[in-house]
Amino acid sequence: MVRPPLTPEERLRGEQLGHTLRQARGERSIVEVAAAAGMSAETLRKIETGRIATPAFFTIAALADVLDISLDHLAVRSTPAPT
Amino acid sequence: MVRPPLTPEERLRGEQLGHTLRQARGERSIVEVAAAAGMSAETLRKIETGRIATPAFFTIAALADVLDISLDHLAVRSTPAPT
DNA sequence: AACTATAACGGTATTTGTATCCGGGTATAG
DNA sequence: CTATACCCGGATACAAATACCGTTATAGTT
Repeated sequence: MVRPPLTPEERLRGEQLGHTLRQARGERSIVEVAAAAGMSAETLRKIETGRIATPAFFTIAALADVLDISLDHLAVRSTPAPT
Repeated sequence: MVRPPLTPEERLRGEQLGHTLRQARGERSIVEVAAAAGMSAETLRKIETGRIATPAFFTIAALADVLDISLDHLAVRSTPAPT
């Protein structure tokens, strides 16, 4: 095994994360928030829709900063089910 | 340009993150902590040494949980310099 | 002194995934 | 009919995460 593909659980976790981020964005546009976080609008949209299931730590950190939410809060809100 | 290579600043940021994680690990072994966080020891070592500069969000979240440190704290400690 | 075990480092190779750009599609508002 | 905002899918350079190899250093044992 070199690098195992993402499990369905990991996909779900990514969707949860995206959903929380989308809620935090509120009325602001994707373009505006993405620019403020220093990333492309395409990337933010894919994160919000869960198509990027395991985004980089600093990418999420920049978003959390712009959206004024806690990273720990994000992590908890994204945990799908206890093992 | 499709995906720009990591900048020297991003590399430095990764080294800072790794350094903080290493300090938080303390006396515990890499193998023990990696197992507890659900990742391979190789990956944890590369994160700690900065060779993986932009690790995944959930990877760091799992480590922070095992090491009992805050993600927000980690993010702040890894921010190199204000633009 | 020789041997054994644990811990960490460095490099290579591999598969999978991120982050980006591009073009097109839909819907709503002015 | 122009503008804004969102979503989808393809294409692509670059990186994460894993495994395997050897190397070094320290500590404990025989």
